[in-house]
Amino acid sequence: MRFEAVTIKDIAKATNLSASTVSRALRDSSEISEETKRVVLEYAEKLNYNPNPIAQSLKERRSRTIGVVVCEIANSFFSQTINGIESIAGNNGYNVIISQSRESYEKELLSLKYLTSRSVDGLIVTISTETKDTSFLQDLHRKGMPIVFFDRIVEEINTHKVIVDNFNGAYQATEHLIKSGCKKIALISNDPSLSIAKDRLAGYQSALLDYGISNDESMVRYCEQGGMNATEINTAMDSLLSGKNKPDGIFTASDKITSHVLRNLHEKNIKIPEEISLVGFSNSEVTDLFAPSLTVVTQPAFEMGELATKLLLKLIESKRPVTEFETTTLSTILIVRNSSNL
Amino acid sequence: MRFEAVTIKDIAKATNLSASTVSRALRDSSEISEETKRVVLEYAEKLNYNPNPIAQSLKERRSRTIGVVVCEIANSFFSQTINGIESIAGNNGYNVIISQSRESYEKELLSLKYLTSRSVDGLIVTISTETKDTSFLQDLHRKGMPIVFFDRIVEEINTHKVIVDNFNGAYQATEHLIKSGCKKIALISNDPSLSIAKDRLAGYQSALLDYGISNDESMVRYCEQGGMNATEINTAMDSLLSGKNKPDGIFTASDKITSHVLRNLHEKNIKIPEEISLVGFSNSEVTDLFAPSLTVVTQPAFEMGELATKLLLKLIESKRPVTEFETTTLSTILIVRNSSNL
DNA sequence: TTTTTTTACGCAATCGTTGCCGGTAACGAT
DNA sequence: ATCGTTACCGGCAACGATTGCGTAAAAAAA
Repeated sequence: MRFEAVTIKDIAKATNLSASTVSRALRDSSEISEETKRVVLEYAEKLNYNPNPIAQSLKERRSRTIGVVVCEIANSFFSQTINGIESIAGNNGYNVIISQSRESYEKELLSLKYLTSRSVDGLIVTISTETKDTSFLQDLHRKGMPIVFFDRIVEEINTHKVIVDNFNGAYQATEHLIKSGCKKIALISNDPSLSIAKDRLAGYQSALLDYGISNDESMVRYCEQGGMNATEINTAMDSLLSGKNKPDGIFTASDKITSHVLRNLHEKNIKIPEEISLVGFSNSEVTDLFAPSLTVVTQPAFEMGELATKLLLKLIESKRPVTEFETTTLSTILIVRNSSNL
Repeated sequence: MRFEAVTIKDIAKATNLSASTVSRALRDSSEISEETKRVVLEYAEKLNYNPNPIAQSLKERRSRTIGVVVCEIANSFFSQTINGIESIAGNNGYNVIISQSRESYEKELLSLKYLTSRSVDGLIVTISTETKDTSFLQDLHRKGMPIVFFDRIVEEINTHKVIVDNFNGAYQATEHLIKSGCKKIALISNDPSLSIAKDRLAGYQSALLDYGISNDESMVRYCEQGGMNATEINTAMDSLLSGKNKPDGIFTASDKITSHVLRNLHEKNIKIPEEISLVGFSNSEVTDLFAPSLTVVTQPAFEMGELATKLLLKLIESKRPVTEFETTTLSTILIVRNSSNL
């Protein structure tokens, strides 16, 4: 079954005009008499005419569509970002196609190929945990595809980027744990190849240093799959808690990791924050309901989406190739609750 | 800046063949010699040729794109459904465009107009709380647009539908509250015009009836905005708890409502389940971490998305107009945790 | 050798829209 | 009467891919 739409030719036939005249009348060209415009618009209204965007895209060589590649829609941080992206895109007559990598390099590559073959005008991307090879993105960028990165950026590609101050976010979280009395603070993070993981590690280490706590490598765990499966995190937790240097505070560097760690602590019947304090990055809207309510580092996800889209549209609509790029850094917010407050 | 892609003409020029021959060679037509095919494919590979889907869409009068309208991506139930939709669509070479109504009729209408003007081949829709007038959808359906509804269906439109057994889900939840010892069970639900709200109300009432508990209208509250703002729910809770007939159990009929109600109970320092038991519909993946861990009614969201998409593709790819439609009903799952287990 | 068939390709039209060029009628200016 | 201007509109081509039809050359059949 097919859905047949009204075309410009239908109006042309109905009004005894040529297609070009109808087209111009609809676009309110000055070359068309008011009377003709009136007639055309009347018919267009009556037949419920809508210009075929596919034909327009072909003609104008642009699709008014932007592609978004995130790791997982079901993650609050990303869904909030997408809300921001859609709001700006929608206001500017742009369409959004969302794609998820589910933290797989292969799926990410497929998504990117799909989106570019669908003739998107530009891309907003955050890379997967698995992604080590960014040559495909580099190729796209070199060929002139407008790209804006957010969250997990690709350092070697010079384009607009939107991130939060991950260093400071991690610093504040760690500092808060220290000030709450923790002496042995563990970090559970994403794969260290990710930009955000590096920055958060650095912030964590810097806070320890500033407060005279020795930087013990054995207190750090990396989750290569970004916490997509619980096993990985449970293994990390087991090894962390079985050592002689059992932590009294844990800083988790992502949404998924945070909730898995909390679950693991529950299973082990470890009291929070009495035995172990917990602070984590999370944009979930229900962390205040957790047992105990979670101290979190939150990112302004919606704003990040808005900003990334504005930057992308600037790239897309620029007449000449852009060579000056900016990296915008927003602030994280530390919300102190009961998982850390002794 | 524009991203220039390789076209069939580029290959034609490079190989000294005509565009038609190249096209046929790429589609492995029997009218083309093996030798020519080899040469063409070689060039296509070398130039990294990808057919322009926009041109194909124009020619074939189909976009291989399906439109999805949900209330809110950030809602776990919907994001899980979308995952199901994308998985089936992707496997069949279809693209997915996601749109959110944010529970607003106006935004829903805009989304629908946008999607149809973007020439989607079909729609997967769950309507907003606000939607009373479905004439636009009815028009689309009458004109031959393939539509599949899920979750919040439109009864008066005869097409494929995918839902859960909301009656039974609500019945089981209410029954569970009764068996946990609750005598005065309140229901906080969405706008009663929604199909799901009606069914859940009926299930709730039926359970009360079966267990000889009187059906007190004053124990039911409807949230017209679907819990998009907390105020609405807090008002409902205030009025519910200030009455002389204070409930000892609450059944909440949606994700958003469930978490808002829990938050409200916390604010009021009401002990759960000692003072009030709580059971709610929710597909959040972290309700086990809540304080207390939540007893929930969960929907097989991913499967619903898969199923809806399969049905939609059947509609789209059917040669003749389809007149026989099915409504598939999946089962909900009751997960008993500490918010109800005395 | 002549006729027929087959092979392998090109031409042109098409999808819906729009930019460009060109044409015609009306009207005033010369 | 002739020319130039203006207002208004139509025809053609093009965006990229696909396809029916036509046809030259090669192969097969006569």
